[in-house]
Amino acid sequence: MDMRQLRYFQAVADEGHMTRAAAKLGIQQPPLSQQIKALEQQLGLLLFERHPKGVTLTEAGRLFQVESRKILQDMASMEQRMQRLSQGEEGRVAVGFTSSAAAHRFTPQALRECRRRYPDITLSLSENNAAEITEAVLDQRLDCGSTAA
Amino acid sequence: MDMRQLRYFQAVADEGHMTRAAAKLGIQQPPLSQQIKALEQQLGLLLFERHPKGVTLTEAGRLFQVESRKILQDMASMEQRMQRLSQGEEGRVAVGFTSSAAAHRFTPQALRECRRRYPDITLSLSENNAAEITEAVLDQRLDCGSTAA
DNA sequence: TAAAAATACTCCATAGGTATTTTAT
DNA sequence: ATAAAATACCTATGGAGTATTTTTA
Repeated sequence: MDMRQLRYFQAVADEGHMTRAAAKLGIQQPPLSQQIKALEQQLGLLLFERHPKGVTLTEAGRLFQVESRKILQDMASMEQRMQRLSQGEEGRVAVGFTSSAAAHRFTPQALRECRRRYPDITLSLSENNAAEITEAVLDQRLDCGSTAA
Repeated sequence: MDMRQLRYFQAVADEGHMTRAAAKLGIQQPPLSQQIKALEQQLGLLLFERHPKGVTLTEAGRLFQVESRKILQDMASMEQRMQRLSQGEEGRVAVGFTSSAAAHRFTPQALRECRRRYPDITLSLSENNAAEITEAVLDQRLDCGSTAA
């Protein structure tokens, strides 16, 4: 079973019409018919009843529709989430700072600004001396600059 | 994004080793490396860190693992459910019976036996005269024999 | 009889295989 | 130096296209 088969099935179920569904999918009617047939054979049951002016879901088809829609949605939301992660709009940024007075004065509003612009970025803060921060960066326990710059 | 890519990713994540994962999947190491690389490029981020004795998940990879495992499980359970449906171990059977004394004497234990053997079959009962039952069968509102025979 | 779907075939994109090179400790 | 992954290249399976036939109300 394949994501493509689920997308194709969903299109046919939505349209109730192989030819229109094929057009919507940007392919021709014969390969769509073939994929639907292959899917039905793999499942060992019919998903659609064929009528002279289109197709309708069988009882098994209606069950399959419910399940497959959920999987397609989950897949889409995962893709979207990974997209946000790759764009640096979501994720975790570790920030180290020294105990100097300057840091305490300037970081709070910088962090607030960061939170405002990138609400899905988790900030991990740690206070260290300069040597420890350098070491942490080299060990990659501490991000050296955000990817969401 | 494709089910195959999810299966391949999951195998590599489980094994922590491309070559062993490839063997487990029944393919060779190079095409597996290619698929993983293609997946990473599609997502625009790295899922694995490469080490001289294997690979480990990146932070993004761990997130992807959680999501993709769920999708793979949902897909598997859907396949299993459709399998049961095609085997006639699950589904709905409509049974019509006439008001004759014989029917009332014999059907109850037959139905109990059916329930015992096929607990996931839903029985829809309706009492009609013979003509109505015939009509219902012809209209396919009433199943004529169970597929779970 | 007139639509829509199913077949029969052809072509091509790409998944997978083989041989080799590169990488990282 | 060694084990594992990456790259280069080739092969072949099967997804998609075109033309045609079959189905069904």
